[in-house]
Amino acid sequence: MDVPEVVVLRLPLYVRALTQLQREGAEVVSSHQLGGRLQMTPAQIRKDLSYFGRFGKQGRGYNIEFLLDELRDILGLTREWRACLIGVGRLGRAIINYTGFAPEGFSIVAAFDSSQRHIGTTVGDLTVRPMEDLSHAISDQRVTIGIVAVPAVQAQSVIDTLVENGIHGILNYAPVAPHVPMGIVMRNIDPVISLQSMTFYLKDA
Amino acid sequence: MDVPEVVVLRLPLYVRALTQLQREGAEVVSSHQLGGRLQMTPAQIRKDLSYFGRFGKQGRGYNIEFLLDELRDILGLTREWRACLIGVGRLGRAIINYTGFAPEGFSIVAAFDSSQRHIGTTVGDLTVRPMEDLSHAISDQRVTIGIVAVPAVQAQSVIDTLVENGIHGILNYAPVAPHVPMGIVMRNIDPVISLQSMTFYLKDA
DNA sequence: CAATGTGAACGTGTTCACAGCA
DNA sequence: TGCTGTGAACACGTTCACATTG
Repeated sequence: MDVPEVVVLRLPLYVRALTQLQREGAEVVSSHQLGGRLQMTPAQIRKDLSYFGRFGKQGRGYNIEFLLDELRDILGLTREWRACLIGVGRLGRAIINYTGFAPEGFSIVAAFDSSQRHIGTTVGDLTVRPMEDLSHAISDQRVTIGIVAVPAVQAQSVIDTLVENGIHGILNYAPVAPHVPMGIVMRNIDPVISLQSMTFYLKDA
Repeated sequence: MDVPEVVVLRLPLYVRALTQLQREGAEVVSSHQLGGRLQMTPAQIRKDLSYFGRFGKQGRGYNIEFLLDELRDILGLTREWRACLIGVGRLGRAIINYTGFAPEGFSIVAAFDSSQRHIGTTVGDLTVRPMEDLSHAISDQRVTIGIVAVPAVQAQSVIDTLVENGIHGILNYAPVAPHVPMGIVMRNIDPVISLQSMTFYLKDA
């Protein structure tokens, strides 16, 4: 069973929309209604879901609670995910203080920096540790995700270090397109790149 | 001449890689070399560029300075882009203080919030203004991009307001999939969604 | 001779349309 | 009757392969 990557990228959007519908008190939703919310075609939603199973009932639609449970299970969202953060400059501190991760089951359990200026300081409720501690922290605290918030020049070497220490998932905020071995899952958060592709469409409007 | 959107999304990556090559002193690059940097096939790079013109020389490759100028022009990066920010909570303040925008020609020239608690306070070098000022600020300060950093529940209505006031490009940090009319260019920055699609691949590794 | 530019071939993702079921 | 699930048709994006050119 091989699922297209684009489909996986859309599943979290379904989770979010279904969660909202649930909060609004809905119990059942059709692919047409869900498509309306997400500006997608009903066929695409049905096809996406069909890669994983048959979750709906003909004539009725999808039971929201059931579908949510299934999708959370498929995405691996039923467990807690522990991440470490590298780089506690302005950006890194903002990430630690971001309140959006915890409610979704993502927690930052360790923070690292290479600069003596930051090591030993407190950010949020974390004490910043030296890079040398990374290896032990990853195994001791069962960290599985690395969040990279260092300057562009350091990003590749930090990512190499994470990978050497067994990290398979990397959320990269540095403005670079890093090189990683196959099997490592990387997501880039890069507002400048987003803006630079936006201006193409704005430039003569 | 119709350019696929995926191609436009890749152009900023070319700009960034070429800029780095230039800093390293290179003057010419082949599609093969550039592909190595970006983990892309040479054919894709050549095809992408061919949508916009013939920038290379057979047997030599691409002149970096020339190609950079062309790409910057294509993307509309030769001018300054002025943005306004809505929402000066923790996230909004971090965005205003982010130093990555200015060097790329994006400046935040006005900040708004609906809460009396924030209005009149200073963030970076901006004084936070009430939402009522939005309309005038957009025309007076020639703002063309809106950056949304409000809580999820307010995001749709803020975006509606931006669109009503002539904004065509929106960088949305709120964790929602907003509904916008055709012709509005939206980019979502959403680390939670990124993590939630990552865990699919991590969950049994 | 090396590397571009590009139609043609291929593969992947989306949409259609309808059989099947509640 | 209403809506799902899904093969088949289609559209879109990527890769190939080679003619072309400095």
